[in-house]
Amino acid sequence: MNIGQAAKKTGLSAKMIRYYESIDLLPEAGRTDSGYRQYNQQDLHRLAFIKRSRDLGFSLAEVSQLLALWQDRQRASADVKALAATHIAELERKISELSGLRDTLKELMDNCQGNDRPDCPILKDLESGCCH
Amino acid sequence: MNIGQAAKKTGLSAKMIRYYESIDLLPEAGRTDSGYRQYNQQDLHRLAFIKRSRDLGFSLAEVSQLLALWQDRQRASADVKALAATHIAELERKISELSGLRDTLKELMDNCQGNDRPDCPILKDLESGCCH
DNA sequence: GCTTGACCTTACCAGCATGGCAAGGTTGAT
DNA sequence: ATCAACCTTGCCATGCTGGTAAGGTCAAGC
Repeated sequence: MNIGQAAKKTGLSAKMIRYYESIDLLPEAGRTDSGYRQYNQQDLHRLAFIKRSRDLGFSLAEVSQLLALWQDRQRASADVKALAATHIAELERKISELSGLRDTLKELMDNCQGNDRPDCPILKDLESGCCH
Repeated sequence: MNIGQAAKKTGLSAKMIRYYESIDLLPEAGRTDSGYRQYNQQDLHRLAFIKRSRDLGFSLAEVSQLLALWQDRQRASADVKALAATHIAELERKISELSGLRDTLKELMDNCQGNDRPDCPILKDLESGCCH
C-alpha cells in the first residue's frame, strides 16, 4: 500500500507519516523498486495507534513512550497509567489556566457597555499594568 | 532607560521586546549614539499593555488590534468588546476540547489496574483505531 | 590608562507539529 | 504519447520564545 492510501486509512496526512518516520517514531518503511514507501497491516496498526494517541492530546514525545510500552510485552500497566496521569495533570493545568483567563475576561466584558462610546473597562484594565 | 531595565519593569524579556519591535508591534525605539535602545515612560506603558494582553491569552495579532483600538480615541467600546468576545469563545472552545480529552483519558485510567501486569485498557484503546 | 563585568548589539539555530510549494520521477489509463 | 494522479526530496512558513555566539559599550575600581 502506498503512503496516500495509508494516510487515508489512518486519518493522517502523507506528510505526517513521512515526518514520523524522519523522527524515528516509525521504522523506515519498505520501498518499491522505484522508491515508493510501502505499508502493510502492521504498519497501519502502528500508524493508527499514533493517530489515536495524538487525538487524545499526547505529544509526539509521549507517543514515543507509549509506543515503546505498547511493544514491550513485559511492560507494567502502572507505567502506562503513570504516563496517562501525567498527561491528565497537564490537561488539568491548562484547563484551569484557560478558565482563569476566561473568567477574568468575562468580568471585564460584562462591565463594558459595548456601544459607540470610547470608554472601555477592558482597555483600562490592559493599560493598568505597571506605570500609571 | 536601557532595554534590560525596561524588561525588568514590565516583566518581559529583552528578547521579546526586540522581537515585538521587529514585527512592528512597537515603533522603532530611540537609540543612544552607541546604538542602545532607549525607553521612556510612554514606551513602558505600551510594553505593559502588551504584557497584560499576552497574560490574558491574546495572540500577538490580537494584541496588535487591541493596541490600535487603545490608541484610537474615536474607538467604539463595542469593537473592543467584540474582540474580547471572540477571544473568550476561542478559550471556551479550547477548554471544552481539553475537558473532553481529560474525561476520556480519566475513564481509561480508572479502568487500568496500574500494577506489574502488562494488561492495560489504555493501550488497548489506543490500538483499537482502524484495522484490528 | 587598563581591566573587569555587566550590559548592549545583531544574527543565527532550536523547538512544536504541521502545511505549502517546487521540481522532478512513476504509474496506470486512455 | 499524453495526462492525471500519485510519489519523491527539499526548503520555507507558522507563533512565540529561549539559547548561543561574536562583538561593541559603559562604569567602576585599580
